[in-house]
Amino acid sequence: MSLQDELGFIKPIENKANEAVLNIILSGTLLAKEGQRVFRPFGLTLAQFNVLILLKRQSVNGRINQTTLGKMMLVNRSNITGLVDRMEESGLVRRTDDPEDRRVHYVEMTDEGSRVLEKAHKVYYSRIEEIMSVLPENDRKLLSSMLESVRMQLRWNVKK
Amino acid sequence: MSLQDELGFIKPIENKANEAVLNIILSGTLLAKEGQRVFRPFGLTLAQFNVLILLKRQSVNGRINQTTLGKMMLVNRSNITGLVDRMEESGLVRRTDDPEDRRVHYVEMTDEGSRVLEKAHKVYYSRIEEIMSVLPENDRKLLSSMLESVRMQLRWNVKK
DNA sequence: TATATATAGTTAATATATAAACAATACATA
DNA sequence: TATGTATTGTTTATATATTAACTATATATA
Repeated sequence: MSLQDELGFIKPIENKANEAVLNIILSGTLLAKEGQRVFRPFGLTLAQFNVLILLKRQSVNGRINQTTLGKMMLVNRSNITGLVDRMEESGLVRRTDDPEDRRVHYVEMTDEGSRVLEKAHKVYYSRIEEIMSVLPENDRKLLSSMLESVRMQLRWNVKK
Repeated sequence: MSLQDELGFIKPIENKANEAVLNIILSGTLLAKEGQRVFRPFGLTLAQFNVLILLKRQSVNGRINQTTLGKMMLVNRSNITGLVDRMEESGLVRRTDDPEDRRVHYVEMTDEGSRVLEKAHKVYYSRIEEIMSVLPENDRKLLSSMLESVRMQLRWNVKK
């Protein structure tokens, strides 16, 4: 099924480079939407799941400060304020202070957050496994390396 | 540069399927952000550009109704209301009625919309060309077909 | 014809994202 | 030490997205 059919376009997509870009953006969007769908029954959004999994897998001493969280999630740090606010309200994480640097607020998982993550994690990973199983190991590597070179090109001449 | 380095992770990504999914979502996100960056000087957002380019390239008689626009952009139709409101306010599009079906509102480009699109279009497409030039024609096709099969798998067992 | 069902668009509540401006704090260097 | 600069988190204004509920209209069928 072509991109054209998937989107209900009545004419072909004019430009090959554009078609490739649409293909990538569309695939990312659909995978993100699938994440939202899977996490919903657990009372989590995709962004909230990402915070929890980062706290579990990428933290030092179980905590990450807000700016670092933003960098890991590729979002502006101003976004983290509200995200952590909401997660604090639903009891998934807590904020703690850094005694060495009074500007810094660390984010830590609560026991409740840990329990929810455990359940959501299992369901999500098996779903992902199911989806990606359509590509053999070799293709997955190839796909990843192609996407990586696109991202490098993206970074190459944009001095952010 | 690995995904791990790009995101500033301090440990490897645990699961191969998850790594592939992250790779796709991340690439889509970065390309979308690059779109936002490119369109900004023209007073357009990515979503607004998409409306304009759809009106130019995928319309019948230069108009598309709001529900169809939503389907083409893979967003809920409720989202289109505000998007078109804002674009109407900035003079890029107008709403017209369907005399045959009083529920339907068509969206049409204004001359101003057409002028802005023309300019933004050129800059964006040359930027995209530049980015995707990193992949030879053959790889682009391969990438697209792999992403397509992932999306088919996604659709396969989710009865929306 | 009358009634049930479907469709188009809107609204409201909520979540996520951005950029810009700000306060508090830390750091670097003259 | 004093001053300038950088960093952390927050706030505000704005844009985009979702779902659910609603109105208006169209269509299908009993």
